[in-house]
Amino acid sequence: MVFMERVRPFSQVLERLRSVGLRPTRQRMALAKLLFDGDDRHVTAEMLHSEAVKSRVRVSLATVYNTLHQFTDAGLLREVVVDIGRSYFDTNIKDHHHFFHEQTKQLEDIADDRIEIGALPPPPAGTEVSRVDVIVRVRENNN
Amino acid sequence: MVFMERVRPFSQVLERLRSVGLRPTRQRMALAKLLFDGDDRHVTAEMLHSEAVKSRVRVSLATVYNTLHQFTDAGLLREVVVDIGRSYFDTNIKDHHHFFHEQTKQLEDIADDRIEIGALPPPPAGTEVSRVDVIVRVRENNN
DNA sequence: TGATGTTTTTAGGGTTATTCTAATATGGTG
DNA sequence: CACCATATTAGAATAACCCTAAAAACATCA
Repeated sequence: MVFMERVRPFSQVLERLRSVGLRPTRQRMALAKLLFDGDDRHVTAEMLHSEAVKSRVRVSLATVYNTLHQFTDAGLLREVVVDIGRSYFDTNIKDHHHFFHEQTKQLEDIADDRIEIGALPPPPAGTEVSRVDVIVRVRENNN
Repeated sequence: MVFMERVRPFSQVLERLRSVGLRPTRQRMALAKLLFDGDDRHVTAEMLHSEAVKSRVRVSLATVYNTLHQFTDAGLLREVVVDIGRSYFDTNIKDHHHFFHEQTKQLEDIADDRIEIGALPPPPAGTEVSRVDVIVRVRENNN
């Protein structure tokens, strides 16, 4: 069962790319597999690149950046900004929020239904809400 | 009345620095006046630096960075991360949240009482909550 | 299948915000 | 006023990211 969850057949990644109109190139296929096979994850461009290199996928850092942005624009990823000088990309695109561990700089999902936001004030004139992010910043406690 | 709000006597800025154990140097006094005289504001290091230069305060960018971080550590400022590659410092240190305008990159306060967060899930084992940030991202709407 | 045009990838250089370093200046104290 | 700890500074270093222009891969069509 776990096996079925984890190992997605080639054709699923292919289909996913096709469905958003991205040509299934060798690099995009490989990066998509790293991202979407297995559990949800939060990656930076550098992390994904070094992971690709480790698993013998030949891809440049520039392409990793391009691909992450293309996937984000296509709605396959969500960009999360919680820390200066580093962008995280989240494979979980359902509505949800995050714990951010200030020391380890780890992001962790909070299921959407665990946080309720009461009535929001109306957005400033001329604008509409594009997204609401809740970041719960946590730090090591001294027990 | 407005006058009383806006123009704080020298000694108040001085006292504020003293109270957090920061030596009241010329640069820190000048930056504190720019930051805390008048209404609450959201500044980046570059913004504050060019403002200082304009008002003939001789201070280096490195010192602006140092000072902003010292003020933040002392609890006089709050750092807000909403956009990659740029840190905002907020002179409003009361609990509150933000609108972030994605096109103009402007931050705007939301009074704390305008947003209610229901029960938070417990933080991950070994950690405690240091802060909860709610960012309402808005964009121009096409009316 | 080969010609042709479009899209993708890439190396390498450029940019931007920020931090570091090591030398100089300043402020507080006896 | 002399001394010493603290601050400030210019300039270089860094880190993440983006751009450019050329080469490679891919798709289409005759």
